[in-house]
Amino acid sequence: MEGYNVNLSVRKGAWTREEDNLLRQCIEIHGEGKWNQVSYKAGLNRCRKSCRQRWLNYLKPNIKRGDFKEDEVDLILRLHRLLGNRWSLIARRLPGRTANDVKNYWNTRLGIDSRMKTLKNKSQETRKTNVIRPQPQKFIKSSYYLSSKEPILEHIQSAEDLSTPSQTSSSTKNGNDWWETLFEGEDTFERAACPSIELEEELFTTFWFDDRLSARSCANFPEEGQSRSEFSFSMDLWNHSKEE
DNA sequence: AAGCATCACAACCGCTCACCG
DNA sequence: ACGGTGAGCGGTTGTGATGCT
Repeated sequence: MEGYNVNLSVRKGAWTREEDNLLRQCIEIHGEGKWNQVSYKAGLNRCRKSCRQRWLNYLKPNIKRGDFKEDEVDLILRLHRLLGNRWSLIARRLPGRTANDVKNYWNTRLGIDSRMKTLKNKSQETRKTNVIRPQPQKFIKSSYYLSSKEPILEHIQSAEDLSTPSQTSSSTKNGNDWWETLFEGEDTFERAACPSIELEEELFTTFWFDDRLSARSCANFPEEGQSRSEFSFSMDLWNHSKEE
């Protein structure tokens, strides 16, 4: 990797132990973020992207290394079917795994498997696998879902729940599955064109609503220790499906 | 043992978006 | 409204490790 180093002004290629230590120490002192300053503060001759990536993919505490377990692989497959190549979103549902890990795992193993299956299935003219994308919704200001600070669900489904969607234990609102009532009634909001819904779509509806509805990501699942209100989703992905 | 092919993964790069003045 | 900057994401590449002939 040393030969990789072409640009004399900024170091590239594999990180050394010393560099790792410098970066770790710097972030312990100053915290994450401000990546453009990290390099200078740590005394590293690396670009901000390199620093950020090294920290997020390798040095950050609690990063899980080693082979993916069966349930993790199952979850990746399910989420990929729903989200496509949105590795960061998928990785958020896999504690200790990074987007890069998931992406690499998919590209080196799962991707090949699924391509093989796709080729096999094509000859049998199987049904097209649609990436399920939620549809645009119109919220009115008085909507319960927007005005309430309380989360809609009593809890977020665990990874185990996600791996067995048909058995998910959903909390209810007024005795009904919340997603069934979510789209009912104009006093709440109007539902735009409703596509055929596959079973896994319930995963998409297992969201906490940020009162601002401003996050760019489709679904930012709250992490451990994060409050439910910090979870957010936006209409970006919704709109995206319309453009296609 | 040597050479080649393939795999796994760390790292780079380009692009997009949010934010701010 | 617009341009500059920072941050994040996904695609791609480079390289060491491993397996195979």
